[in-house]
Amino acid sequence: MRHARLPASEEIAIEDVFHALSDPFRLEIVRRLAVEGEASCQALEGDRPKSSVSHHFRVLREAGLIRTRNEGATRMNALRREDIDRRFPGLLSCVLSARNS
Amino acid sequence: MRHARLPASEEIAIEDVFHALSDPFRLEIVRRLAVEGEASCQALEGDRPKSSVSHHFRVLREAGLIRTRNEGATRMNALRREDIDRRFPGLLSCVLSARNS
DNA sequence: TCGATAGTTCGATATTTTTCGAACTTTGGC
DNA sequence: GCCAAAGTTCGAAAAATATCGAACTATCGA
Repeated sequence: MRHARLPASEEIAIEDVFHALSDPFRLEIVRRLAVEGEASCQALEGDRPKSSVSHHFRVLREAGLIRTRNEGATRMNALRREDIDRRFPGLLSCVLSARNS
Repeated sequence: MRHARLPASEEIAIEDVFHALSDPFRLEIVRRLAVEGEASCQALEGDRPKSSVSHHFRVLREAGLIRTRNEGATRMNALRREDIDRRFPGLLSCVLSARNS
């Protein structure tokens, strides 16, 4: 398996973060990871085909928002809280507390 | 001139805001408006054709980030600071203090 | 009234994203 | 070794965005 490019904390670009969060499904993933701590891709997929789910996780990973670790045959995803907070203080807490309507 | 749809503060959707800010040119516009207070479209265009500039201002307007007021033949644009702060506390200050590298 | 200036709108093309099936990889269990 | 489970990758097609010229609108000044 080729290794996914994970930007270092200082390399996280705010445009990429914004783009990643502009999709409702990805935003939902981020919010759930914030609550659940870690989760497999499958645990968060909402009836979507796995290639689509994989695509969205990749966007989040490449933007620097999540980290993925292998646990046997499954991958556990987690928010990169400290990294994001260090790079963009306040952003995550704003995203997580923002409510619709 | 048809009236541009401006979402009310409570109607501002975070996905739309993120999408609007995911473009480097639009992000730059927001940052400059934060510093300059008000500016015409032309003052912020960077050699782009005016139809493109107009498009980007429209995306910002429809996302709820800026407000445009007519002043004679020109339009003055301003950040909707209070509205954004009320709707998503911390977001704007995070955007404005985030620096590249 | 005639320009000139500042934007907007329209339409067409180009670029980027999204979506999803099929084939492939990796790991664990039998 | 073989099979199932969990993802990834590839490729193609669909959808959304961006770009830009041309025509149009509104306002100010001479």
